Amino acid sequence: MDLDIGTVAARSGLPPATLRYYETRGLITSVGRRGLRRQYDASVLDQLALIALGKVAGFSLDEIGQMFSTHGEPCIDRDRLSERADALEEQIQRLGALRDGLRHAARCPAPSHLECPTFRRLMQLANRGKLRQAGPQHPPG
Amino acid sequence: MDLDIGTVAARSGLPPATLRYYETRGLITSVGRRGLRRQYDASVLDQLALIALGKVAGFSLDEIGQMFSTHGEPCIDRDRLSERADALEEQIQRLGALRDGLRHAARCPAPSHLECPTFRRLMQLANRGKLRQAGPQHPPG
DNA sequence: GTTGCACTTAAAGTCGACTTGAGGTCAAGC
DNA sequence: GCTTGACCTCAAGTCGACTTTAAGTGCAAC
Repeated sequence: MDLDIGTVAARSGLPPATLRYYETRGLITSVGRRGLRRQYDASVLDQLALIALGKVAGFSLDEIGQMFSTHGEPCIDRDRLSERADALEEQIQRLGALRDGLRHAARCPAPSHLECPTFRRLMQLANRGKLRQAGPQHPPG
Repeated sequence: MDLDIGTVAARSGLPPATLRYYETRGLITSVGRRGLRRQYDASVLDQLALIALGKVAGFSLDEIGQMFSTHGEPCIDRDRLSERADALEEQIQRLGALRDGLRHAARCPAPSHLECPTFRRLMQLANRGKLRQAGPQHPPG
């Protein structure tokens, strides 16, 4: 019961071009062709779901690729997940500080934000890199 | 008491090329030249600090540019800051859920993550887009 | 038997924020 | 007065994850 690429595309929500792209990157594997068309095992849907999760968790496609063992089942390093969770934790802290700073600036009575000490402190943090890597991602598309 | 571009670069930590780039994007303005070299008013350092802050807060350079009034002083829309703070808040929530999911998966006893219900739930959330835009940014350089 | 559509390939284009490279200019130090 | 080094301009290159384009193929329906 293999799935045509069109079916996989429909069920996963990803365009066929993306599936082919993932295949060239080694993230998924097709089990054969029917005519020209790639056929996939149904398990590819799980893999794609996993890829999607990896992406929102901040892994690059290369990193995600490494999480699939040399073939078939995922072999996700638990330490790696922990690391990523820790990184997320730090990021959450930074974002929290940033959010508080922005909230303050938004209701601060100083005529210019530059005259508000809290805002200036925030500016300095940003400049010293203390807040780096904290920015929300502008959605790629 | 204007500053040479080299001085601004040294004090801001940004390479001259970036300062020129910001100038072409309309984010900063030079007050003249000495020989070939751009000279900047000392206030440019404040502006750069503000730009850095804007960036970590997730604004694009274009958005940041719009925050400087047609000339000179910044005119930052307080509503806009609030909006961004709210967006950050949401993002923090998503990241928190993600972090918890990863932590769980990291110590979950299921032989494969695919067999862990919590992990699968997380995968589904990711696929439905509930977690989208949550990823930490891979630092651009 | 031919039309149409979804697929196929390979290569090139996109986005944002820069960085890098080639070729040129200028002020200061020796 | 010549070298050096930091700047100048303009164009092109980089990164990641795709998307788009052009030209071609094959199954299914009419």
